[in-house]
Amino acid sequence: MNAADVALICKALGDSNRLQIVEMLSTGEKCACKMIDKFEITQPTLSHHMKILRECELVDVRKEGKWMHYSLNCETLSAFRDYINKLACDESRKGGCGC
Amino acid sequence: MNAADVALICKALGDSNRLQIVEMLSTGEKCACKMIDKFEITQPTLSHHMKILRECELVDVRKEGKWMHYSLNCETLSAFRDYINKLACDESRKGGCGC
DNA sequence: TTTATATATTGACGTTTAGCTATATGTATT
DNA sequence: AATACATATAGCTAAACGTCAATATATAAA
Repeated sequence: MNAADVALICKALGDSNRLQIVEMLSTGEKCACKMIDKFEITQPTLSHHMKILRECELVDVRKEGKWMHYSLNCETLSAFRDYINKLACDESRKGGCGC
Repeated sequence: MNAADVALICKALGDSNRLQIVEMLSTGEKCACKMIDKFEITQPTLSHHMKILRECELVDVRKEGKWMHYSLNCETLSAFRDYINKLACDESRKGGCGC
């Protein structure tokens, strides 16, 4: 996963509603019809958010009759986590004596 | 760290330039005057990006004379990582028999 | 005290975004 | 075939965003 992919995922997670959607999906696959109840947004807006989450491949869809079931894409989530976890933070490298 | 904080950090990392800045800082503290050379943006734009990264507390500043030294905020980065790492992805919970 | 340098702020701009309403599409039921 | 329901798309609007040029602020050097 390269920086552009990561930026895209971050942009997707940068919206509070979408972050909450991802959290909700983190507890397992959900039908759009159930998800809509939890948010104060209209159906088209939810659909729009799901499209963005699918486009960055953070979310998968499974169609069952007229229902859409969304779930987290484990592979993408895992690659994203790896990338974030590699961002090192070395306190000792800060300059200045501080003494 | 709550969802709003995480969304703010993600929004900050959702811009390619800012993500690259964070990557650069991941190798240690940097002076703004050095950072500007690595990007094709003007000085005011860099300053603007740094302000956003500071506002979500992902980045710290240290002033030394007329130079500003930026570094990652270990505490925030760590809390952010924890949050992302808690996002579970359980492939088995997806519905459908698939068999 | 003047000049040079590093950074921040202001104000303007074109673009992107989240949200809505209205409508279209697809699927199941009657 | 007609109806009902779930979801997607289109088109719009207001707000937010990334960028820049111009200018202000702060510090160091001459």
